[in-house]
Amino acid sequence: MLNERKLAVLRAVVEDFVNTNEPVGSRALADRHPLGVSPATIRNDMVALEEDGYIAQPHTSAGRVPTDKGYRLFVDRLSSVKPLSAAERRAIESFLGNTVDLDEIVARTVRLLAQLTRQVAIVQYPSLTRSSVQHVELIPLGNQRIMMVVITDTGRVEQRVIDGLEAVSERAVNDLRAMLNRAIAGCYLGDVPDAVDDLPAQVPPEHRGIAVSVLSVLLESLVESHEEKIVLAGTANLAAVDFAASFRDVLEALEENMVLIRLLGEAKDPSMLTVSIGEENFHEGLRSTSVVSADYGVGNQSLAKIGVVGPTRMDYPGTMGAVRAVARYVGQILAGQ
Amino acid sequence: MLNERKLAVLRAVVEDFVNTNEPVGSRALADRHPLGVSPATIRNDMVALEEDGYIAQPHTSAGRVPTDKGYRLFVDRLSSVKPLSAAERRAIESFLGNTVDLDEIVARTVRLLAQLTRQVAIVQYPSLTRSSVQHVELIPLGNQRIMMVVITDTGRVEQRVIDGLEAVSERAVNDLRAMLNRAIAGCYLGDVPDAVDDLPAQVPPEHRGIAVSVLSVLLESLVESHEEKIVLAGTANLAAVDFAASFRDVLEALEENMVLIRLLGEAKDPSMLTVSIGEENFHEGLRSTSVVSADYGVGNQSLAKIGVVGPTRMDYPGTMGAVRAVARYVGQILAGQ
DNA sequence: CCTGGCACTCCATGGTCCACAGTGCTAATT
DNA sequence: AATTAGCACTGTGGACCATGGAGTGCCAGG
Repeated sequence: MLNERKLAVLRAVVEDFVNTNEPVGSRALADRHPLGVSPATIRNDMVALEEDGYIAQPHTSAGRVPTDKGYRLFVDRLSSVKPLSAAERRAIESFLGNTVDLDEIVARTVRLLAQLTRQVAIVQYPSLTRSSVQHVELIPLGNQRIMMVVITDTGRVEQRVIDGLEAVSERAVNDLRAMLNRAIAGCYLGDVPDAVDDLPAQVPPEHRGIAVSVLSVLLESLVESHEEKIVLAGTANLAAVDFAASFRDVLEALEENMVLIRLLGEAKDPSMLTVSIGEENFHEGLRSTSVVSADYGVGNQSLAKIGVVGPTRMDYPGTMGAVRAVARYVGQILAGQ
Repeated sequence: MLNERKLAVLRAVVEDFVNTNEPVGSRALADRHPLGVSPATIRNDMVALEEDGYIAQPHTSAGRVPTDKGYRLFVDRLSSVKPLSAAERRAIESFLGNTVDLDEIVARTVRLLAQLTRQVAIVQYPSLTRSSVQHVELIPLGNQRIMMVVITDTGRVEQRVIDGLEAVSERAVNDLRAMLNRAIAGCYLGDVPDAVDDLPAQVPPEHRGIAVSVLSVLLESLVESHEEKIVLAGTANLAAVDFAASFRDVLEALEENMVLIRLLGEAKDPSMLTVSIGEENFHEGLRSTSVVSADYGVGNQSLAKIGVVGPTRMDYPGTMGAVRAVARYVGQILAGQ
């Protein structure tokens, strides 16, 4: 069905439309691309492409516009990730170079990515699984409540409040804290569940209830905190785009943390670039956007994801290049710690 | 100059314009408000109001629109803060009721405020001055770096990385940590500087350099962290408004944390509602917005600020009511801890 | 299979016109 | 002196229309 030239035409349509944001016609195509055939031939190819659903006309006597299916084919088979320019690579280095604080790294990364792509950037905090416990602190808050703070060796801090406890003495908390630290300090987070398995048995019966509550919150926080924290930047870049959907919907979707998490979570191939185009997105408000996401991590251990949200008519090769480059660089920085 | 009736006319103009977003004419005013005079008289008043700069015409033969100066007068003398409806108060309670975790409180507060006002809400994390130190943790990270984590009794956690140190032994860090905790555990943050004053003298000379570095970062973090953290919600509500300024500018301004901090910082009367209207705002991009902000705190100690950003043509009484109510409620919740 | 030619379609642009909302002014009224 | 009715005047926005142009689909010839 789709011979070489038709694919070339599709590629040209996508590229031109991304550039100009206007339906592209056969003449313009023949002029700007070395297809070696006349507009009439291109027209014939376009009819075929349209029949197969890769492009569409806004109305008769307008040029063609790629459909989601067209973008999909373009991304899968017609384009390659575009390496960054030297200037862009310098920008990454000067932006992220010698940053140490985790919050700072994440904050800068997300701004950098937004700036490079001129779109909305999303960065997820690195997962905790690879970290080990440095210290657990228990803080009695009064009112039968305790705050638990877990500090990891990578410098991330998790805090949780445990409440609905029976009255609890200062002494009991101290004992429990000491015991807890003895049990799990130095532990990888993944190993914590095993490490605390027999703790309740060591606690004097009158405090066992508290110990159990604390432990259950601890375990729960280890699970949840994986993907909890997400940062966003560059929403102002949305203003430049005109969406099919009201762009209020887009903003609303981006304000929902759960949506963002799921958005990044959709990435199928770990350690690969994933692109989700238009209607492929699960969320109503994002049906006229595309999401480019990638894993980042240390070695081949994936820690979390980063991504970019933009209009379906985005510069896929360039965006993918930026996302990949930033992901790699962040991985390096985290590894250097 | 401005007799009672002219003020009433101004008030009516503001109210109608806020409702309809269309220039309001003399006839419409006479119809909808019990001013007791004819449109012609209102016209005369309007001329006076226009001469004094309180209202303006987009063009001849259009109705009048309030100027920033007009809104200012309206806010200062012609309106009163509107108490929330019972439903709204219930909403606040069910939204914030029995929330314990500080992050959770702040996150919910900002969403609540955005929802109540249908505008962009800003909430600043409570200042640390009133808190006391629960525990200080020092974590050697390797590479001559140490992470410091300060846990306060209100459950807030501050972390900082100290680097550029000479090589440092595990042992030395342990000693320093113990010493530090002995010195400042239980201290109010405001008292920390005094409490650590003579610490370096107690440290063995070979580790004094490290101790000094750690202390200086500690002191610095106490100063900075006051106003550092700010949360935003409801940007999607901006989409419904049409700004004079491109609303990309507004979004851009709101992405700058420093701008937000300064925006809230402008509040002059502590423990009072502050309104900054249009051109009064220091930031370019926010010249067509207004900011309503308030302190919140426990007792009469102000801890931080919350605020709302919206178009100059906002419902000031309603917005002010919401901001004040939420500020008070958050104060209560924090006090209950 | 490609291409030039041609008739056709639809949109975007710009012009004209008109109704409307609202004004400012004047003269009359209270 | 303040208010009001009446009236002429004026931008704006919408409706309507004509026009040019971009782009198509199709056909017939190479």
